[in-house]
Amino acid sequence: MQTTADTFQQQKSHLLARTRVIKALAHPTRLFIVEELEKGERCVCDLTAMVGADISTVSKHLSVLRQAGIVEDDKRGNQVFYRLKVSCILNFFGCVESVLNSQRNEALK
Amino acid sequence: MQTTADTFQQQKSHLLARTRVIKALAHPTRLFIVEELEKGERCVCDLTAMVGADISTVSKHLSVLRQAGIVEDDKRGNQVFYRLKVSCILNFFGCVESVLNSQRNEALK
DNA sequence: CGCCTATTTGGCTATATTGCCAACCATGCA
DNA sequence: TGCATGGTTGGCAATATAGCCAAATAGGCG
Repeated sequence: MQTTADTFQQQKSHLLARTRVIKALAHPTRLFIVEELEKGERCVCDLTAMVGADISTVSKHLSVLRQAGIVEDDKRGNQVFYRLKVSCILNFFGCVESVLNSQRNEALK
Repeated sequence: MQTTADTFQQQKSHLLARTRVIKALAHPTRLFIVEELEKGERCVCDLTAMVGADISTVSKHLSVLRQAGIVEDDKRGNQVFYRLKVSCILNFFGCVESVLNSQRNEALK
C-alpha cells in the first residue's frame, strides 16, 4: 500500500546508519577525544588522564567511536593506541561552528 | 590546582555547546526533516505526513532542531513553516557518508 | 609461573530521550 | 460566536545512555 510516508520508510535504514555515526559524536567526551586524535594517535591511558574519568568510561566511549567507524585501534605492547579513521571530521565540525556562530549573532540582535 | 585533565575542563562548555547541535541531528526523523528542508520550507503538516508519526512527535522534533539553532519557523495563517537556518548542513553530512563508505569498504576486505 | 600494568567487559543505578495521548492555544471562517 | 484546522505543551511509560565499581583478559617481565 502506498502512503505519503513512503519516502521516509524507504530511506529509513540509511537514515539509521547515518544516525549511528552522528550519535557517536554527540557526547562531549567523545568530541574531545576525536579532536585530540586529530593531533595524532593516543593510547587509552593518555586520553583517560586528559578526560579525568574512570578508564572504563573512556574505554567505552572509544568503543562507541570504533563501532561507528570513526576511529581504529592498534595494540602495541600492553597499550592500545587509537587514531582517526576518517580525516574529514574537521570540516564536519566547521558546520557545527556555523550553527553556534549564527546563534551568537542571534543573541546580539 | 593543575591537573592533566585541565584541557578537557577548559573546553567543556564549548564541547557541550557543540554537542547540543550534534545531538539535535542524531535522530533519523530529524535527519530526514533536515534533508527535506534542504529542498525548501515545509509546514508541520507536510512533514508529519511524510514521516508518518503523530503530529505532536514531529512538533517536538522540530522544537529540538529549533532550539539547536538549526531551523527557524515562520507562522503564516494557521500553518507554521520551517526552514533551515544554516546552509552548510549538506557538507556536514558528506563526512558522515565518508564514514559509512569506509565501513562498507572495510566489510569487503 | 606469578605479578604488574593496560584495557575491556559485566552489572547496576541514575538520568535522558522518545513517542503516544490528551489537553490546550491560535487562526480562519461561516 | 462557534467550530474546524493546525500546532504546541504536559504527562506518562518504554527504552536508551552514561558512569562507576568490580571482575576478567592480555602482554611484559622477573
